Amino acid sequence: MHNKPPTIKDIAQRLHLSISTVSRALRNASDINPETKKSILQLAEDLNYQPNRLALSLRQNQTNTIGVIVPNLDYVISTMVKGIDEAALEAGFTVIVCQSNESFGREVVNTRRMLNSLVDGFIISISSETKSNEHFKVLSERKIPFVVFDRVIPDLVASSVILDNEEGGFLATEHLIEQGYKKIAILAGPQTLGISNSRLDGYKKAMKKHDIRFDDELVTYCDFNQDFAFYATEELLSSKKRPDAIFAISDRMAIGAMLAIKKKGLKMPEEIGLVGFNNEPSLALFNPSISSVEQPSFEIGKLAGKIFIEQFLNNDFSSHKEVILKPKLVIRESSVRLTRKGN
Amino acid sequence: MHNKPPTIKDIAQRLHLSISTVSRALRNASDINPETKKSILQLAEDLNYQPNRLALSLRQNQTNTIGVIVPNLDYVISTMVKGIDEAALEAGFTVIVCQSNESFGREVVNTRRMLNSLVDGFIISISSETKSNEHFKVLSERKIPFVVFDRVIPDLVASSVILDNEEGGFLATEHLIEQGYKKIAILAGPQTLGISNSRLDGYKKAMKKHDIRFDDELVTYCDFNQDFAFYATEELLSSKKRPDAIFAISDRMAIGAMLAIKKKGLKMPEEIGLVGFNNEPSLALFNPSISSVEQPSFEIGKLAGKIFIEQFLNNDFSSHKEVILKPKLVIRESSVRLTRKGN
DNA sequence: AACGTTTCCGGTATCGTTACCGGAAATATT
DNA sequence: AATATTTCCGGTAACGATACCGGAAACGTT
Repeated sequence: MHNKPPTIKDIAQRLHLSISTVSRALRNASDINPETKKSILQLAEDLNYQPNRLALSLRQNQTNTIGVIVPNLDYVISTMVKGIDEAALEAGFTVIVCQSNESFGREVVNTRRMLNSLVDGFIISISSETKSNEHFKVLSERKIPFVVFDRVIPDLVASSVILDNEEGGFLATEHLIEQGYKKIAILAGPQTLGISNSRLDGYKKAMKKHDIRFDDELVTYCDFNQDFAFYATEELLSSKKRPDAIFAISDRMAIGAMLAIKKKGLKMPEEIGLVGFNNEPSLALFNPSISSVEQPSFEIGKLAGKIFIEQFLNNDFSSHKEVILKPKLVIRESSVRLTRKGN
Repeated sequence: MHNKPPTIKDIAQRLHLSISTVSRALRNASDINPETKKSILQLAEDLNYQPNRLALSLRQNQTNTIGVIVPNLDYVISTMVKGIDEAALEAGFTVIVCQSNESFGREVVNTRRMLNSLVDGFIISISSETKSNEHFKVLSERKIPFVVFDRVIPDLVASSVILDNEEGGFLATEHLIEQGYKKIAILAGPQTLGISNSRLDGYKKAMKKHDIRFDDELVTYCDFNQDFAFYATEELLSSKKRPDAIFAISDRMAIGAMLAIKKKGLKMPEEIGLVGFNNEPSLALFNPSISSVEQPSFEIGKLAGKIFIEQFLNNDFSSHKEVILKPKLVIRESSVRLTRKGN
């Protein structure tokens, strides 16, 4: 029947009231007769009235929407997005997600597009391609709030929620050392990416602590990609400095490494150890199951969401919170060579 | 410096023109002096003018945004969403994704929320909980276009893009039969879900074709969930009708089944065969690697997007396209018992 | 020269909502 | 009883854009 959704105007006409009165009734209730209010609310209910969010946003210059920009939607990030989602839902915000597909260009386009009055601000994890931060400086200039998470933007002050990646790298490496592995290689990510370097730093720190000389021939930079990791591992395994353990800074890379190891016919964990990063659920299902560094993804997302909303509601553009959460090492078969002593 | 983004009004004032003229210049260029137009476009460029999409949408009653409602963002669905994304991008549309988390309540809320002038229409895959279609009937009444994909909505006419699920079930089952498995169990999904039943139908069809009596004790309905599948399989394996093959209608369930099989100590594929559904990438990495029915997820999404956009642009609410795409069986170790004869 | 036709531009209403102001009626105060 | 104060409501102007109408100038036509 009714083709168009009811508006405040429809309600006003039906009740022979002005739209101002109806508007008041539907909002804060000040300056209005309880009786009138009741009848308005009743009719609104009957008509299934829903305020037009476009008009609202246009009028109030506020959309109650958060733009989330992520490089992809893999396991970790989609879990983080669920965290953001939850924080947003609790505060009555809507979330719009855009994948940059690890492409700088799409990141810029998406930002600009959303900026067109579609969102109140952003929660961002940059693409691995992103080196410039020009498109984000615009945000600061226009005083548009944003929070970064997971991967931070270099040289840009902003609130951030990230993992202690150095600690993650340290935990993984020290664990391998304690298991008696001597020549531990690291499959690092793209050199441009902060998380990549931090995990490498943790690796170095653990090596240093245990008086193992750092050997940069055991460091391989490659994309966050199973295939790249596969080839990189093949190369490592056939070099004369053949490592007896590999720390891959993502699970995808760990899987690639594992395939190369299997192809080579090496026994895991006896001849070679392996630790990944992120603790994707499927790792437990492999044979051998793969150890990995777990991060509190959901919490990271939820915190990022909360901080964003808090700063937005308080119009707080100056104070910058920096939250760093701790990772946890999940030990499985791929890296356990020693039988535990005692109980 | 400039705190607010420039508007058409700013341009008009700077050039001592009316906003009408500026608006015309920025749109179709009819009724305007080329010179004036040029200067307007120039200034717009300099100011980095971007039209306010809220105002535009409000005025034109059109948002150029598609609301996508999905039960979750697993591998298959997120691939489909990427397909929708691509179709949308090509046509200048934006996509908003909402997960219902397999919950009927959130599905209703999300639909209502987006309906508030946020989207021009919907592309939907229903949650497994959804039985009623009331919240979608509203769409038909209000003549809001929508296309369903993956999982269709029962008793509701609409354009749809789905997989030939019966064919998928048939392919998997016939393959197991041809491999000499005799007692083939099926881990079916929730009985409420169409895709679940279609795949079961395919299973039955294959059984019938090969003159194998259908035994409903070999049918287990359970959630799309690894744990449920694990327990269901344990039960199957310890029953006196112990099957010698399992067809799981999702890969997650297949993995659950595999864990139960390993726990029981059965050899795969010798003692028991296994086929999954969806062909998630990780299946190739298990030991043994798991066979699965692959669906053209990206194409399904892209087609759904294209059909939506086409019907929307043509204001076509009556014609309903129903596209059914064919699955493909990917055979791996988990189900191959016979050595191929010939070549 | 008087008229009709283009060409080009400005004014105004509108989309649905809220913010602000002002005013009539009802009530309270002196 | 006159005045002050609430209480409650309506009118109007925005938010940023487009659509429609109408009108002045410039041009073409007879």
